[in-house]
Amino acid sequence: MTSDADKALDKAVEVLRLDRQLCFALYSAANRVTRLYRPLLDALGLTYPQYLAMLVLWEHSPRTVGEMGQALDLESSTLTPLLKRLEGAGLIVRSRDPDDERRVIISLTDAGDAMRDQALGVAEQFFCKLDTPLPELVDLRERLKRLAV
Amino acid sequence: MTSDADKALDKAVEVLRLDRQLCFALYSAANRVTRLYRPLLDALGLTYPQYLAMLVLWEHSPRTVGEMGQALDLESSTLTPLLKRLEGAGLIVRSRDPDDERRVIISLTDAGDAMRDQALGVAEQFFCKLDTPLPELVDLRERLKRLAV
DNA sequence: AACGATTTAATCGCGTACGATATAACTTCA
DNA sequence: TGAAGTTATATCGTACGCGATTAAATCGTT
Repeated sequence: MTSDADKALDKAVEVLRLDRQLCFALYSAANRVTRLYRPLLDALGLTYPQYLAMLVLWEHSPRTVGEMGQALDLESSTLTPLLKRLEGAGLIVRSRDPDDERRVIISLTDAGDAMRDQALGVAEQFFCKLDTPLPELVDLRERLKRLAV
Repeated sequence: MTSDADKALDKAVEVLRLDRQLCFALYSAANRVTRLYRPLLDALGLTYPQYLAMLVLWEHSPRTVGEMGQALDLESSTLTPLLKRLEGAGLIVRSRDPDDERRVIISLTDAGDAMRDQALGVAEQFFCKLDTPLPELVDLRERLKRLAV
């Protein structure tokens, strides 16, 4: 016969199995994708989060730090150092908004704008590396967007 | 009329839109989930990656650093400092394998083992926070496992 | 036995993430 | 108008994540 304590332990063992955890599948997939991007982005001298920041700016520049934080769901404590590095790389310029000196405006430089074409190549190479049908990727993307919003 | 350069730009703008990027959906969802776990794990004094390491050990202890790295898909450069912190917290013990002095064996302490029950509560609270039907979560999990393996 | 190759962890440096806090600029409203 | 409240970034400390490198132990082959 099995005690209540044993049954509770069995339940814990089952529920907590790593392969049952959505959180781990997500964490692990995110790490894998970052690793997959790394060699592609090395050619541009960008890290993966820096690439995401550039995506935001290629969509629309200039943007304030706050707007970028909202788009990327990141705090200023993460963005500020990242943007300083992009500025150091000559891809963006940071300047105070004359209309509201609290705001910092991020603008693409010509070099930053020119990198867009190479980025297109990166996106295509990444798609090839994934080797997954596009509909499956689109479906996964939309499910992820809905998660924990 | 539209020039070839304009068409190429239009294509780049479309393809590179942030909301079209699986990579960003994944990155962002992973960050959100970590943030969602944080207040729950604060009660246990664990970070999110530390919680994942404990999940591995609750499944089966002792394990070598290498086995844990394989389970979690992490390098020793990530795991070693993390495990030292868990040891500092009294949840695990690190010891060299007498049969092969290269290996380091990670064992749960009684305190580490006892934390399993609280972890079960965390997993349940997280599920409530997500507020998503279980089948949807299972489906998402399996899709994530298949991605970029 | 012995020496080169391999395996296992650890160390180091860099770049995130983020909570807590600080600081400066704007807004409100008494 | 001026003090209190709010907002927009920046700074700091902690903890990852990983590539590159190192150090030690083991293995394979002769």
